[in-house]
Amino acid sequence: MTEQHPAPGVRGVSAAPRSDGLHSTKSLHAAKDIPQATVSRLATYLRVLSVMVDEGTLIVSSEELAAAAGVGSAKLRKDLSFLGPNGVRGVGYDVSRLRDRIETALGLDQGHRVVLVGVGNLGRALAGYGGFGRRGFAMVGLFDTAPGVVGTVVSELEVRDAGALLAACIELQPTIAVIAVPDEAAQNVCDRLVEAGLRCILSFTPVELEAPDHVEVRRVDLAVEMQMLSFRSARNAEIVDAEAATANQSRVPSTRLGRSRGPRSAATAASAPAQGTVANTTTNSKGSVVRQ
Amino acid sequence: MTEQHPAPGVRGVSAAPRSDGLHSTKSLHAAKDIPQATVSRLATYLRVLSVMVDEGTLIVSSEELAAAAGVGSAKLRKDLSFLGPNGVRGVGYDVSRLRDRIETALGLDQGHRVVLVGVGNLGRALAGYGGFGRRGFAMVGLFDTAPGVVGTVVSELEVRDAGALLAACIELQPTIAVIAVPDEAAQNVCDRLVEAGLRCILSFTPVELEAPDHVEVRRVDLAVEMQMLSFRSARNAEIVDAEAATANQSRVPSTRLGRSRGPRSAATAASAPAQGTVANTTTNSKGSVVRQ
DNA sequence: TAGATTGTTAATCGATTAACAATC
DNA sequence: TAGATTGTTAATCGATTAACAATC
Repeated sequence: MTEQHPAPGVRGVSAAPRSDGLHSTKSLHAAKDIPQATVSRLATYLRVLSVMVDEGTLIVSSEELAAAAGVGSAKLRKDLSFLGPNGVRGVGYDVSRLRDRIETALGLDQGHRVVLVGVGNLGRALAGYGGFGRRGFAMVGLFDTAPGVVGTVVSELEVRDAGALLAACIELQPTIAVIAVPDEAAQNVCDRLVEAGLRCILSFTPVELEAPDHVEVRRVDLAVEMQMLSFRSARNAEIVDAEAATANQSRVPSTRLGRSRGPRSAATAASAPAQGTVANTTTNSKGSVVRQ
Repeated sequence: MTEQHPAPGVRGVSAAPRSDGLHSTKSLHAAKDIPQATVSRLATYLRVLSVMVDEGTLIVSSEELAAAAGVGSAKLRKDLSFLGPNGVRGVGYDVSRLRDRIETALGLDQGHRVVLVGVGNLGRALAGYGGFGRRGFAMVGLFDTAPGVVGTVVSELEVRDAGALLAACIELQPTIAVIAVPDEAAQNVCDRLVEAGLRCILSFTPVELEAPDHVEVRRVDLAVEMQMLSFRSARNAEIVDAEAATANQSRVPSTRLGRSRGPRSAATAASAPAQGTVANTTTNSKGSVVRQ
């Protein structure tokens, strides 16, 4: 790693030699005040940059990288500025260097060892999910309680008895645990993972898990994602409805069936396929291969 | 449904008879300005309320509901206020009524018909995920391209050929589509779903999908969730490190191994099990059954 | 030097929070 | 009426955005 700047200075214990007096308070752990929203986007930039590295791209401007990541360039530069100076003015960013920088900032450069508890449908999918391995997360242990599952091999790992979680964690030294058990069992599993010394837990159960402050629990609720989509679809249907009501007021008063059932029927009507609005969307499709 | 108030007035096309002059601009589609963050939390409240209905709870205060959902009561009341008045001052909220109210606001009261494209590991897990059905999402169609998969039965549905997507959508009338295909195929699948008239798409591929404005695409990137955990763990390790460096300055200068490899080794050290910090977490666990 | 692009500023926008008036 | 709790306000906090000075 060739260092252009004296020291990146965002991480590391010793006070960074920043020329300006900014961030002087709490200077010891500046990484703390990177906003969550920024961290999430950094992960996205990282993925895009990895693709660029593979393609052999050497330099990228904030404009290009932002476009590829689907954000504005101002936001991108602001996000990157939390990591200290990363680019060269008038030139752009060194792709591979910036990737490494973000990787380090996210704590990914050492890799992570992941244990997964709950080898049901979802657990199996997660265990076999290539996206993890590709991004530095190694599955090192699978656990379940069902006798029919314990002992079987899933994604090249033998499923262990969840009762042996604590002992296994001492052996496996995981840095992250994933919970994919039924709702009722989740809190108990969480407690035992905390006992075993885990500090990072990703839960796929909708229940809010209680854990000590020093343990970070993230929850992914797949149904919530769908419900947010549902809201947008209902909202859109309503707007379409409202516009139709005002714009076409003089023409056909109500072209839709089931209006008597109230505005709710709009949601169903809005999803009707293949008329008018659909036609001009096909022109929008651009080939069958993914392009950034 | 017994209506206490003359009309909820947040949805619906006709102007709502609000006594105050608020939201008078753009009054036609007030639902538009419910913040995303609020929508997401509404989904959480809905889940908690459903549990309460099942338990036979009739009335709940903002304080209680907020606690159960893991948010502050002020935030909860603010969130609910976007739906219009829902409670009774001095009393609280009618649990079942509030649940229905949120369900309607999220557009869930009519249910949703979901098609899923890509019946690999993840697709299978999603197809069999009970959390969807339990919350009003019905899987109505599974699609794949692999000859070995097409025709097989997964979660009580026969997998169809993805080539017949458009025709099938006319028949199935889905309101939501889920994409769980390999990255390279995602954009193509997305284009064809748009062609088929879908307006709500949930994608599990990390690639940013292009779609017309009237189509809502949500992306769930499982690796990003892990990466955010990773960041927090690295940050925590760093803080622990920094505190140790300042507090124990006069004592042992460096108690950890591998310090020569730079601050990054802190992440590994922080995950070491079972000493000091672990002891007081076991007292925190409260029985083995999930309790809200 | 001229051209280009970063890193940073300051203004805007939006979300959170605490406090309280309204009112059951 | 007195007690309780909602719905709303206004202040605070944080994130986004556009513009530009710094500088390669």
